[in-house]
Amino acid sequence: MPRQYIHTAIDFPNAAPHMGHVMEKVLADVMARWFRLRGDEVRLHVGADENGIKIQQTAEALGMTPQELVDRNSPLFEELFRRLNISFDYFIRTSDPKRHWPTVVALWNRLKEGGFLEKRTYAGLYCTGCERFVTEKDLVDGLCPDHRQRPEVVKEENWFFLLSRKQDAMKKLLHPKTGTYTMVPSWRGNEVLSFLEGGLADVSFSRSKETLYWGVPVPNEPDQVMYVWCDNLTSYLSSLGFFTDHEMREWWDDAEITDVIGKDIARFHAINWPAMLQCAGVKTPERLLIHGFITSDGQKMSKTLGNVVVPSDVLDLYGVDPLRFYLSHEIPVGNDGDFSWKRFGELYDAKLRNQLGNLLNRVMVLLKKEEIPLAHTKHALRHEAALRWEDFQKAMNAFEFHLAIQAAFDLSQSGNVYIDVHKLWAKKGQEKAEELSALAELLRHISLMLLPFMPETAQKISKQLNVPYIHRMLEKNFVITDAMKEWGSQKEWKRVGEPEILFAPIEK
RNA sequence: CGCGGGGUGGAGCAGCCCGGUAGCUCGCGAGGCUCAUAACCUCGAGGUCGGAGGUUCAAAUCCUCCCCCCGCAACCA
Repeated sequence: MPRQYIHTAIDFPNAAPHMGHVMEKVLADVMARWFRLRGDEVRLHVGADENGIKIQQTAEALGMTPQELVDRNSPLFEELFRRLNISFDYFIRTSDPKRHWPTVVALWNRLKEGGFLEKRTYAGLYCTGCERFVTEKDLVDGLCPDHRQRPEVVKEENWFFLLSRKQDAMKKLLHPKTGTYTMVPSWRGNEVLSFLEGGLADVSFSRSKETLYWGVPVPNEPDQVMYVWCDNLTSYLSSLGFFTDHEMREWWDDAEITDVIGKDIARFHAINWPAMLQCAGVKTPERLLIHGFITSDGQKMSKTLGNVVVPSDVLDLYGVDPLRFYLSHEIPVGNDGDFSWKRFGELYDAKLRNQLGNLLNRVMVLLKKEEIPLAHTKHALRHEAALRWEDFQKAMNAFEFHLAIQAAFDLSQSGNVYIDVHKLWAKKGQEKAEELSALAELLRHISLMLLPFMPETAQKISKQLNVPYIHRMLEKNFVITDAMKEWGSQKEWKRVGEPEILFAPIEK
């Protein structure tokens, strides 16, 4: 049985979670659920990136300690992900000195022993007002915008990771044809590849404690703290307890590894991370799934524009599955996407209510009115179902999730057309029983396809239909077997349950 | 300057890799149905597929150049 280790980027908890965080987790979860449903063994990890200067500063501005800040914010992420039914197995926090730090320290030592770390002088612009290093980009007319003073050039001793040595190895690893680390979608990978052509520079791996105190201490160097990319990326190992006595090594060494991350950090995950792993003698991941960014009504979400969409507002109004549906259906993997309340409402009505919900309801009511028992036959619709299963699986395995969910909705469209064309409400006796049973069977297939995307909805549909495996559907070891995909395979399925409105109209 | 993405009927998007009746959702018009969450179904109006060249029997789809929008541009998560 294939083993899959999927992890998302870990989130930066200096503020509350936003829609971009949600999209990434839903994407990873759809993937994880699909792998489980096809029979793979899966672990999904998420987490919070709690160290760094920004956390330090945000905390200071709020008059609290960094620990207090992350203890307040990280649970917001974890709670939101639970509410979204993200089926994660572990939530790693990088301020956790027991779980995270030992792995990071061990990795550091390996890199150092391998000769991949080197102490150098780092020269940077330092603003005494901010008490931190600033970049050219932060400056306005060469001055710090906050303190209106010219930053001074300050030099300090830092550790550097000799990434430049790994240029050829990374080219080989990421080669679209012969490399073992695949970037999905491939056009996102092109950006990384062209960057790689430009040559790699060594990267700063530590800062002086005066600059950065909130982070993992460098072993045996009390005045140095690890810099973000050393500590952050390693969370993917520490969440498995790597290099400790409780490591779950099989989930790395004997697993297919997928990183689910955003386009902004693709480079670090495609290059820095595997380079670090190779230097430390650890296997590199198999797949990098790169998603785009999400806008709000076509514009970048920003507080000044006042167009920030708070995920919990959407959940409060529409519930979990409509949001999962929107993100999966509207935004092809890799593309930038847009969140629009208008579009959301339209889609909710057109697809979820009118197409899917209404189909279920009309079939259920027709069956229930006369208490018609199910009579499974080889029906004309079974070809349609078989074709859509092919589309569905092909799309799912290629991570073209928006096409897969479309296959499920194509089936419900076919169901609605069939009822109309054949005027099923006017049929009588055995014929009516057989025709309506076919529609129920169609809905059973639809519900299975929806399982990775809208688990609760899939279960609700199946519950109304009263399919035999209903109680196992949401369990992690539930597998969609070939038999389940076969038309009329559920011989012991004789009666449907009670009709219920699947998606109610929403008052706006 | 460079790199990546985008420019398709009123709106939002898919199709482009593997050329061959331009598709989807919403909106609009007409008709049908009445089992259903005023839901469903059918038909229709509406596009010189950013511009100009080129390849081809044939280009939204391949090649070249140009214009416009967005992001990145190296340590910033």
